[in-house]
Amino acid sequence: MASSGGNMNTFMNSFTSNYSFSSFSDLLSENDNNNMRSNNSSMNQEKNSLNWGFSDQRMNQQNKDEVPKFKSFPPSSLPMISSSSPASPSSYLAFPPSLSPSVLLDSPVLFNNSNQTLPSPTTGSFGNLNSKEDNSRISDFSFQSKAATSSSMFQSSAPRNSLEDLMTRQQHANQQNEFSTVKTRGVKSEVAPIQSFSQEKMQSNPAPVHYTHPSQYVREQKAEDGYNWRKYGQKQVKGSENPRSYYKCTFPNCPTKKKVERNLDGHITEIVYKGNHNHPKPQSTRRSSSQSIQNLAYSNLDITNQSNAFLDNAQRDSFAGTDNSSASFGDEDIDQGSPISKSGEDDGNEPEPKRWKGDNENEVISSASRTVREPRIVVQTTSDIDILDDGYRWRKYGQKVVKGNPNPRSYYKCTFTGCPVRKHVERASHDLRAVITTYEGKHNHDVPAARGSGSYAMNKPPSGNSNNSMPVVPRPSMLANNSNQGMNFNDTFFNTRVQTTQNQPPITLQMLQSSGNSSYSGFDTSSGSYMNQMQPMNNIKPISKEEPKDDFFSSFLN
DNA sequence: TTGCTTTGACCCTGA
DNA sequence: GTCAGGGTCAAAGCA
Repeated sequence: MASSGGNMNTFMNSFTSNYSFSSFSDLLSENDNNNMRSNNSSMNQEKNSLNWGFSDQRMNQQNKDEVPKFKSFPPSSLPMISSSSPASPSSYLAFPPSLSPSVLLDSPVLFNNSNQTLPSPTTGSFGNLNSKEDNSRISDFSFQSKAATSSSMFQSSAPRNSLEDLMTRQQHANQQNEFSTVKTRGVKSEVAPIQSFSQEKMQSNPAPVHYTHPSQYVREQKAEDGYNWRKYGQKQVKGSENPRSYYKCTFPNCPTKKKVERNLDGHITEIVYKGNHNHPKPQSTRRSSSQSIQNLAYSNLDITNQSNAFLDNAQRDSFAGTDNSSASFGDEDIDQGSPISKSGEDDGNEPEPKRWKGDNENEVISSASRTVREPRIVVQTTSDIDILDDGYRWRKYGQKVVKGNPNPRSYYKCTFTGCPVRKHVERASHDLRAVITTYEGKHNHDVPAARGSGSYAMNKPPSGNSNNSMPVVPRPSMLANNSNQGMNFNDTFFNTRVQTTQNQPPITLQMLQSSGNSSYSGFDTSSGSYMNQMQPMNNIKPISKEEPKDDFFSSFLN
């Protein structure tokens, strides 16, 4: 570990000496910036598998001959450019031409195992492996081997700067020249909100890309997640000056929809996903689809298409940081507070995420801040009723900071009538990336069916398992994460879940993914195996043990 | 011709 | 029952 740490320091020193990063939002903004420019140059990127899906301004300068002509990306309303924000100390983020945040976000390297291709957080899209050549190269994707050496250093029990991790890993990978087989898409990151508010960096960009027409921005953005969306409506929502656009997935019979709210400048202020894609990413003529990669990944994991849909949800869930947590990237690596309060009250401009009426189980809300001073991303689940994580509907009924953990503990109860089950969720005090979910009681009912959606049901464990058995839906990460040596990008954002008092443990992606990185979980799971984390309850130190026995529950439950 | 966006009208739901 | 607001439809237009 020591030597690994040394390696990391070496990497970081080397890295940061050349590139400065100060916040993840900067990273993302650069991603956005890059992607915006890269959209138009995607064809070039298609030809150049090493382009990583961006054209950095530095690259532009260095390779002016290859600089895409941006005339088709007319100016003015490009969100990120219009900032009048004061330059923040973190404004100057530069990426080497070989380092793209989109890669950081999308590359399977960022997931537990480099040869696993897990979908990206918000929409289920997979990383940017281009299928044809890359399919064959997946096995050549050798970062894992190096990562295996270095991964231990990422597993420090102490919370580390996730960006630093990413940078380090990326740098490591670059040094190893092992990402060359991974090609990012020439489109925007699928984490849509990420792209919408990184203004500071854009402002400092000497070669800004402008959109003159919002619709062009929309057009570019529609492919951000790899799925094809058809806009079917736009509405001016009362009480908000921001128009809301409605999109459907164009895949036949795919129920997935999303609504995107933008401010007048075209910034995305909110994205709400509804439903699951019941199909792989479509093949695209513009870029080779990740579908084959996706299929390959699923195939390797022996995962059915059914779990594909699950994964869609699960990975959203993961990215959202289940259990009413939020993944927020601003000056803080992790948003510890209430997602609503954090996302909605930060500067008064940030809209409070809303729930897509009537279908909260499948929605993912991405609230992109318009804030200039501290751009942040919040991708979160619903707050009041959260059924994303384990299939049950939960209603938040309280929150409390308990002794020994400065992080608030979010209390939920199952909304099923007469069901006594409760759970509380909190981030581990010693590792903010770990989320501890403690269950109390047993469900006396089946997993509730989704409202108006059949897709959700298949994401749920069979009803018969609601009480005493683990869900049996094959969870990709469960199968995939068989190593504690892989890259654990997920652990940067995703929760670790430790069930403690109930026999019906929710097996979450986070949990599974983090199972390979026990130190992130904050629990003494010496092995990274899934089963070790799913060991019988009595083998796990009950979290509730830490909880002072007070009348807190009773104060809520009457 | 195809696929997409635009946009006004209609429908649904909840207060 | 009425109304307001959000969500959806579908015709028209555009590229």
